Amino acid sequence: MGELAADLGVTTRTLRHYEAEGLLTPRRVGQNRVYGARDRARLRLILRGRRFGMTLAECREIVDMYDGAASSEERQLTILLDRLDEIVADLRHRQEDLRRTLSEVTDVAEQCRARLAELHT
Amino acid sequence: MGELAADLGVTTRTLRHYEAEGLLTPRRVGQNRVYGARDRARLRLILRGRRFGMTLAECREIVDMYDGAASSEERQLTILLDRLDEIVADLRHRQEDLRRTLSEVTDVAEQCRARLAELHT
DNA sequence: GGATAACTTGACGTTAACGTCAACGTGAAC
DNA sequence: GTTCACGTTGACGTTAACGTCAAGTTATCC
Repeated sequence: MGELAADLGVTTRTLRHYEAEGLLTPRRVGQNRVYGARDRARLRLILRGRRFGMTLAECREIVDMYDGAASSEERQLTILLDRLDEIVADLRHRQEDLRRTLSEVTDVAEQCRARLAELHT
Repeated sequence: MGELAADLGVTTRTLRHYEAEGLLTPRRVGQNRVYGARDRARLRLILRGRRFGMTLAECREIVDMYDGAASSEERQLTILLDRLDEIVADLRHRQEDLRRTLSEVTDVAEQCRARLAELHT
């Protein structure tokens, strides 16, 4: 039941959309969907990624890598690792952008507080 | 000239779009746009915000606050400050989401490296 | 055994953030 | 003096990520 998955604050439509995009692959009992632990975990990762601007395509790429990392083929692992390093670099960049913005916003808030304190002297 | 502003890696269309949305307000010389230091600064802030998932509306709200923070009306300042604190909380949340994701991805990368090292023994 | 509630597929609608194309103006260059 | 590169407005197109019906199926409750 997608209802239970709506515990995570999404609609059933979202679940079907993610399934259509290949992000989730629930089992079927009859024709109803059943979400196992794996899908629930993937969903949490996806939603977390979405909150700081990752696209569904990026989310899918990352969650799929969690599966491929257990591979045994050297060639595959090397390619995967290169891509992972790119993703890490990208995430670090975003982290820095976020950090700067947060820093500036807290500065503005501080100026407001100072201004208010001044008005009360 | 929007050309100069395309130094920041955006198209002129983007600039006009931001202007239409009230994010930028370039002066006009004749009917041509001229972007001053203020607009350039705002643009950088906007683009930075966009990189970690802020919408244009959120960007506008924040950059507009930079202007309002110099206000002298206590009532205004109080409202502004409350909103700023909400924004700070939101940004911290995103920061935490990003941090967790980054942490997990680097973990996967480490597993890959370990796996590769093992294949070379 | 009929209503209700939750599931399904299918299809079209919506919003944000631009892309793209048409038609026109304009100063500089040759 | 016309070609060209860059500017303008206006309008329609596009993509992502869902929302929102419509119409039908199944399990359950009373």
